[in-house]
Amino acid sequence: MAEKPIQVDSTRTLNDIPRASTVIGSGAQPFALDAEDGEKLSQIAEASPALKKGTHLFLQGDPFMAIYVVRAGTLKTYTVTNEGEEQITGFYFPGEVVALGGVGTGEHPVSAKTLETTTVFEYPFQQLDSLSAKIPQLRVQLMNSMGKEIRAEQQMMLLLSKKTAEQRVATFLYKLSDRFKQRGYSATIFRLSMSRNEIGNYLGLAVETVSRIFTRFQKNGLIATEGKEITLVNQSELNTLAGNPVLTADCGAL
Amino acid sequence: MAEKPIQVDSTRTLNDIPRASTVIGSGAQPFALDAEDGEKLSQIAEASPALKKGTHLFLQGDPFMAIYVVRAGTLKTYTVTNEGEEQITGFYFPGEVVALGGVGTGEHPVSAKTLETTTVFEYPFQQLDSLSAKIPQLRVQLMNSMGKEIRAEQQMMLLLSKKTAEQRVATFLYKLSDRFKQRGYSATIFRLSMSRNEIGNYLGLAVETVSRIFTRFQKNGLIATEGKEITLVNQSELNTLAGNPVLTADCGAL
DNA sequence: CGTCATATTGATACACGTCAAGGCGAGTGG
DNA sequence: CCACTCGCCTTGACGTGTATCAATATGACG
Repeated sequence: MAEKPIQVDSTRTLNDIPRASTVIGSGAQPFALDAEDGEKLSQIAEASPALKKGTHLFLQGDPFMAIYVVRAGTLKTYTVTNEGEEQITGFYFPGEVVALGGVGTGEHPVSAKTLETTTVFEYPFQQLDSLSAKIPQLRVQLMNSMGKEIRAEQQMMLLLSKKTAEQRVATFLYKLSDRFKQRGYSATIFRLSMSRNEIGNYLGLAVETVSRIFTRFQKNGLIATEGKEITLVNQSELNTLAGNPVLTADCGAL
Repeated sequence: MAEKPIQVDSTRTLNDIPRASTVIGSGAQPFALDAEDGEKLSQIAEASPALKKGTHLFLQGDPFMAIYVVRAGTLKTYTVTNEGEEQITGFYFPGEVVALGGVGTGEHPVSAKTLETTTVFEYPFQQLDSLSAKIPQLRVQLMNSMGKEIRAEQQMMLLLSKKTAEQRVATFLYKLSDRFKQRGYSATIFRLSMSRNEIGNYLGLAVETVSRIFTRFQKNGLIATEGKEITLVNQSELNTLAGNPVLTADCGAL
């Protein structure tokens, strides 16, 4: 059981899975514990091999057995309607926890697919749960991750039902920037691992609309793009467009 | 501390709070435990007085101290954009858990307001967490509730970005029906405790659109309305419109 | 260097929002 | 018991943001 390798795409099964040797990741760590508890945690974690672009980590309807933490690369999760339409529910970067929507149900409510070559840590949920009884910190962090997911989705609901196309794209770029910054990467220049199509799908927009807004933002000097590379030229203006509170240096007065 | 009454609307403070004497609720219980553990749980729960319509249970930005379970009545949760626009993120009926989005953050990410006279149980989160270390079942149920919230929101994202106005309303009615049925109430005739305006807000539609669709559904013999009372006349057709899989009696063959 | 997915750009259509005007029902007070 | 008021709901006319359709352009990859 402990030696069960991670299976992907219902075809792939690799055997040579290294154990997680360190506490997960180097950036924003979802599960950061002291040395002793970290050791217990890494005992139950399994590191995946490099999953190449387009690989499914799990499919909607698959039995829910584990949650995952992205180690490197990017994942998207999505649901499909009965008409076969796909709705992307989230993008996941290194250090972020995937599959929390499956907690409390027998099966995964979404599919998870890599957007580029990606590696993850797998945490069998049963073991994670019993371990969380002994390690209060782990329990707290696990619930924090779930709370974070809930808040992110609430923000998406707001975006999808109240914001204009322009505000959606601005918000998207701003939040990406923020997440990269938190991980110690550049907040102003980064690579979009997802296609325009996927951005549109996620934001509830047609591809064409996303494309038009990207060009408009470029003309207005807000951003500069070169394929999937993007540079945020005027961050504060972008932030304003996104409809976020303006974070000036001093705003404590009132 | 244990005697602290629930405060509401930043004006209301009642003293005569009864302790939760039984395991919560009678319908779908989010926290159902055996007698002994149930006793421990009710030790930390506090029952609110009857909160009249329009009362805030907590406001966005309030310190996150506790989660709540609806005992009777209805609540809505909502966020506000910087432009002051309100987005309803959920409706909560008896037995359902409110405020889970606050877990892992210092403050409530949404406001919670009663839609009618409502009573709730309050569970101080700190105590709930430490209790969940001793009672594995409670820990599981707490996380299940969070997982459920995540899934509900993912479904809302799909609705908001992919479904037509008609599909949204049909989905809304269908899901309400389902929730009432689960609680042992009629699945075909019930009272909408929220206004048309609130329905529209929740579904990302203008009030007028909701109203028009309600009348259209009536003309087509799908529903019958009489103010806030609603009867689902043709459930299966409504279900089809909602874009849900058709649940015929026998669908096990293939 | 061809092939195919992805991206851009333009022209057109439509679902739904917005604006405006009653209508209906529930309280409230005379 | 009626008249008044005030929210909420309904219905109609109209405008618009964004989807859709269509035609290249661009880039990735073998």
